[in-house]
Amino acid sequence: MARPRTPVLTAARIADAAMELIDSGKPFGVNALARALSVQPSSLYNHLDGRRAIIELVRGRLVERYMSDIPEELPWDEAVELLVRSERRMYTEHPHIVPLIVTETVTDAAAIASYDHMAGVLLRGGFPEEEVLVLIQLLDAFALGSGLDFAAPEDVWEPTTPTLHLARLLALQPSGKTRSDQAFEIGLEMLLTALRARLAAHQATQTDAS
Amino acid sequence: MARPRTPVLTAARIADAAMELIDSGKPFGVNALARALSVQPSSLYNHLDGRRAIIELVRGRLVERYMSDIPEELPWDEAVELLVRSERRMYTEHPHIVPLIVTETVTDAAAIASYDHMAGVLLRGGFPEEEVLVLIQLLDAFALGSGLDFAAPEDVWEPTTPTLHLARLLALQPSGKTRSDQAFEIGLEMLLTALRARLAAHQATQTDAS
DNA sequence: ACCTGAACACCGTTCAAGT
DNA sequence: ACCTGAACACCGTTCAAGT
Repeated sequence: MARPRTPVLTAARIADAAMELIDSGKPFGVNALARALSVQPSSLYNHLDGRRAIIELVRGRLVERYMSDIPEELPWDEAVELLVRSERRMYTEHPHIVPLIVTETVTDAAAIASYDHMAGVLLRGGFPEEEVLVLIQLLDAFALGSGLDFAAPEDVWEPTTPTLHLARLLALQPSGKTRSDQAFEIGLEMLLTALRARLAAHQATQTDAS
Repeated sequence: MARPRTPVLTAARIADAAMELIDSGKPFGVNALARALSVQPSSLYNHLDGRRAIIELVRGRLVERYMSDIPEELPWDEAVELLVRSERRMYTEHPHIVPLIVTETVTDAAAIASYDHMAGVLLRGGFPEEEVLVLIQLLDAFALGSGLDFAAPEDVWEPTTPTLHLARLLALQPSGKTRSDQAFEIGLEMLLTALRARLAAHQATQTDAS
């Protein structure tokens, strides 16, 4: 015991086990993760800087898997659509990651690169510099919210008192995942429409000024 | 000791202390809350059903404070704007509640009533029934995201590797809260534009069909 | 009815000790 | 360098005991 001749753990092995634990839906934690790896919690600290670092590592792995291989030469709006669809797919296929990352600062290199990519797309599209981060955040919040909804579509609202509309609308929905998919399509269409309209307005005022 | 002649706790007293603890920015928890009330953690269970119930109660208090007194007779788009602005103000003035409620199912009666109100507004505006919940969720996610951003505007992205655009765009932003305000205004304008366009499209196809 | 206090099964993190 | 094991200061929840 103590130090093994060949190391038991690596950051990669920890990340794999963390993703497995998260995807299983069981509560994620450093201790639970250590148990899954048949190791003491303290051992993990030789490879990673605690809970937040582990979550950030998992985020990075997912981003690499889902957000790479986006073609470079697309028109801006097609690129935006593809990026948002990829991000949403990432969350729907790994829904339990969502509550873990929404409150964490993004530091992982791959994740930063992905947002950087989106920034490039919007800048090349012609959006003003001051506005790009705002738009990224809007699109990101939409993808995240859509992922949360997909993860627990029945559990967003649970009326216990009589309602004028809400309970009826909830009952009227096609159940669960397919509703969430429809919601995503409607939201995405609206956001893309709004983006195109906004860009057109910018370009009109630019033309006026010249 | 044991049972006091006049009760020390009530749900209202617990809710007040919980809001104070949350607003202070210190980590929220049942034990920490009990300490603030000079009481044993187990005592709280005589009045409330644990951590989630406490959070839900605080949500309800905030919704009552910020989302009531919305005039009934406004045009749908003005009502939507007012509701989203009120919700966002709720989160900016109590930012530490946001991470606590994003992952909780909405059960509080006042909160449900507020979403029900929004449903009524959109239905009277002429949006189709199947779409109303989707739109509410989109607007809600926007208000929540905007609140999260306001709570920690510097901490959303923290690039540690070189970026093509992101680091520059971050540095270029007016700092903190005012940027978050601008972001909110842009996003709200885009969403309202998109809603109006969508409603117009619906009404056009309805006219076609008749 | 409403509080205490002990108990349980957890957390995340630090650090000395061991090889 | 990399693991164990003990320790610390926490969690949320249950339940018997007391008035």
